[in-house]
Parts: sequence; structure tokens; C-alpha cells
Amino acid sequence: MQRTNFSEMACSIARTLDVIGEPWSPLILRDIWVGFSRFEQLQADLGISRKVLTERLNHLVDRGVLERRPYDQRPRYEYVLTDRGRELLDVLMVMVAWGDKWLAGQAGPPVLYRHHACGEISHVDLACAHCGKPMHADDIDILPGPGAAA
Amino acid sequence: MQRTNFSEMACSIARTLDVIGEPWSPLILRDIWVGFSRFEQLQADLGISRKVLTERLNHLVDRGVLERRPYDQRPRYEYVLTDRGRELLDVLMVMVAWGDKWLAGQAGPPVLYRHHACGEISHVDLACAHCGKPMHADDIDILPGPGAAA
DNA sequence: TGTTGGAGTTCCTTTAGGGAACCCCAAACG
DNA sequence: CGTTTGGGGTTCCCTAAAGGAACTCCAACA
Repeated sequence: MQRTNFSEMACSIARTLDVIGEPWSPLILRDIWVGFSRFEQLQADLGISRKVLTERLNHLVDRGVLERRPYDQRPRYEYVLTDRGRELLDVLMVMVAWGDKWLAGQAGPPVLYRHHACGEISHVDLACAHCGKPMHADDIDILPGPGAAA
Repeated sequence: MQRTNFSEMACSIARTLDVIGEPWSPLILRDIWVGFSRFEQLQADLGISRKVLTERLNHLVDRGVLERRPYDQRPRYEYVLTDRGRELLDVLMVMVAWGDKWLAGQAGPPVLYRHHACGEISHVDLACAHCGKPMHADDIDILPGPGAAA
């Protein structure tokens, strides 16, 4: 194997990278999120090579993030997010928050999020799933878990 | 250019991928986060090619995510996270939450987070930076922002 | 019977990752 | 004062993966 296989590492970051770490994969998920669900649409919107798009879609389906399903009697297929896939969008939303803050420059963010609950233009922040208070890298201790390597 | 340049796209996901989207980059940040700061340490811990490690470190320094600084009179350097870099760890923490949930299997998560504020073993969740309520992909409308493409 | 459009394959070129060997430099050692 | 050691990289070769254009297949439709 030429490119290192991350899936065997005892690290959830590495394992997640095995799913969405290849070039284009997060952008494919973004496109499907916003409504581009068919091969031709994705190819045209992203400008990705058809060969690579095929590989990425197959990989995402294999990993259970996308489902390929027919939408016509003719051999036509669309790609839809599974539950796993929809939860992966969390990763993208945090990338958006970071990119908006540090890379958007003068022009400002390319897209805005309006939060249904409060109606405001906003962005995501990280909170503790247990107590709800802010939870960032400096707010935690890292401990070995049950699945730690030997 | 052979691999497509994501940095020019009007998309904060694509721009963030230009910074940390190459193979190994998130794992390098993880390692620096947990205390591996020197070239030899990173190379040994990750098992990454020295050539690629050099390229990645230079790229991350160029993008302002890491700072390379001497730690000795001898030509010895360590890599430390900048503010930008520390905020990128948010992305990694969300990847951990997803990987722990969907990929850890029987063995359970390789590492655990203990939240300082509440003292509990927990993980991150996404909240609205404005109102504090949960904020996931289905809880928002996406609107064009000032930096949208023409 | 021919054309169209979606959904891929195939094939070729170029680049980037893997890996081993090599290099430079400033202590520290004998 | 010549040699070893260790950190921090370069260089080089080989293979795999990205880009891109052309080609294929198939079921409607004209």
C-alpha cells in the first residue's frame, strides 16, 4: 500500500480521516448536503475528475456515509446522506466556522448560517455534551480509554 | 498544478482543506496538541516519511497554524500551535466525537476527554454561538454571505 | 434509426507519498 | 583535536494516485 492506511490506528481522528480524509471527500459531502445529489451535478459543480469522483463516491458508500439509490426506472442514481453521513456534517460546520474566522478576509464569509432556534445569523461553537458549557482543547484532560493501544 | 488548489474557492470548507486537508496534517496537529513538538518525535510517533513531514510542517507554518522556534543554542527547533492552530483543534475534537461514536466498535474509544468545567468524561457537541442551543446541519438555513462568488 | 443524457470506464500523463540513504552542524567524548 | 552522537532535515528512486480527455453503456425519446 502506498498511501498509509489510517483506519487501523487506535485514534478516532485517524479513523475519521480514513473515511473523509481523501482529497475532495468533504466537498462532496458539502455538495450533497446543499442538494447536489447526482453524479453529473457533483462533477459539474466541483470540477472534479470523473474518475476520482467515482472512487470517492464508492468509498463513501462503502463506509456507510452515503447511500446510492435509484431515482428512476432508467439506470439513474442519486447519493443521499445516511445518519452517519449527516452527523459528519458537524465536522464541516466547524471547518466553516474556522475558515470564516481566519481565511475569509475583507470579502467576508461566502455563506451565512441562520439558526432555526433563535433566528439569528450565527455559527457553531463547541460545548460539553454533558454540562453544556464551552469545551475546547484547553478545557479538557485527555485520558486513555478502553480502546487504547497496548 | 496537479492536485487541485482549494484555496481559491469561495468556500470556507475548501479553504480550510487547503490548510489541513493534505494527508497527515490533522495527525500532526494532534501530536503537537498532546505534546510531541519536535521533528524526531513526530516522525517516530507517526511513522510518517521524513520528506512528507518536512513538507507538512512547512505548509502549516506558512499558513500560520504552527510556529517553528528554536529551543536551544544548537540548531534545534520545536513546533508550537499558534492561536489559529489551537482553534483548529475544534475540528479534531469533532472528528474524535464522530469516530468514537461510529468507528470505535467493541473496544470503545481510544481516549477519553474529561471536561474541566464539570469534571465528567464527556465529548463535544455543537451549539449556536449566539443562543447556545444545539446547532446541527438540519437546524440551519444556508444563505449567501458577503463573500459569495459572483 | 438516430440522438440524447445520465452514469460511469479506460487510458495516459504528471505529481505526490513511501522509504531508505545521505548530509550538516554543534556539542560531547576519548 | 579527531570522532562520535543526535536533532533536523535533503536527495533519490519507486510506486500509487490525481487530472483530464476520450470512450462506453443503456434506456428513453424524436
